[in-house]
Amino acid sequence: MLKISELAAKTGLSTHTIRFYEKHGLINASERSEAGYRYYDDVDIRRAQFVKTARNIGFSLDDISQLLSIRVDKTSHSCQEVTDITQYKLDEVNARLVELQSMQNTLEILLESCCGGPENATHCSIMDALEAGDVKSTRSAA
Amino acid sequence: MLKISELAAKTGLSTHTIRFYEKHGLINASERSEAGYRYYDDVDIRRAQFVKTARNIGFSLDDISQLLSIRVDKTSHSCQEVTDITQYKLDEVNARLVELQSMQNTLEILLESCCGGPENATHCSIMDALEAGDVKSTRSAA
DNA sequence: TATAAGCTTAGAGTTAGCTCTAAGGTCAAC
DNA sequence: GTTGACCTTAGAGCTAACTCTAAGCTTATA
Repeated sequence: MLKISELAAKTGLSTHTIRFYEKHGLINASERSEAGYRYYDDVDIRRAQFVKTARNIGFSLDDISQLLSIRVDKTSHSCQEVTDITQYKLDEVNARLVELQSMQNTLEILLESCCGGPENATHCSIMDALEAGDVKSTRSAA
Repeated sequence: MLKISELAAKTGLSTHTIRFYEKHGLINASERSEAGYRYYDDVDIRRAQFVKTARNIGFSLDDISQLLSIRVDKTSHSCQEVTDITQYKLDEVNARLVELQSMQNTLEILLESCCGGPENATHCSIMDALEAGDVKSTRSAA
């Protein structure tokens, strides 16, 4: 049985984050001491590590909630439910990649167009492009 | 001279956002009617469009503040200042791209590993991988 | 002249995921 | 027995960029 700081050390989460995840139903201490100290058993620890792993991949806390509810009763859930969550996440990531690549492209073009030197910015071609608005729109959402 | 809703129509910003930008010093109505209505002249309009363009590219409001302070007095600022801001943004974008590409890669591998069928999730290889933690860590920040 | 559309302000709410604080109780070591 | 590290809670604060609300003027149209 680990105390919260030990679980923190083991998972790389902070104690604050562990309590925060508990508040949101992601992890849980299956025991408490008389004084109220949280104690985590092996099942708790594996669950916390699962959350950390999923978080590292980029799943949101909501995604992870869904994955966890599958995890606690795998026989009642299908592989398809799991792939649906994963595919949805991949779609999100791909959409954001498209946006960022467009931003990257625009910024690179701007940088190539400007001397970047100590001359004053009166004829700066980056400023000119921003003035003229002749740059691709890359953002659909932040 | 445009009223706020007309500026909104012209720039694609909402009236809420225009007031919000004003509160943050990005744009400004150079005149007010007796009743307090905002009126925007050509200079105001061009500034608002500059902000919108920069925002579309992905610059933050803080970045845009800096660009605007260069814009109002170009002779006191160098091209290098402009390229510095742009390069910094590009570095940010590139860093995020690396993260997202790693996420994309991990998610694709997970999806390939799983049948995605109606079978129950007892032997789901995505769940197994998340359990085992044998996936790359892709996140340094959200 | 009445109604509706549009404008004003200050300020609260939203999203996601933490991060920190205050005030106090617990525990192990010296 | 006292220091100091660690634990508890509720709740506030943070970031970024909006987004919305309420309460009340103003203006244009019919």
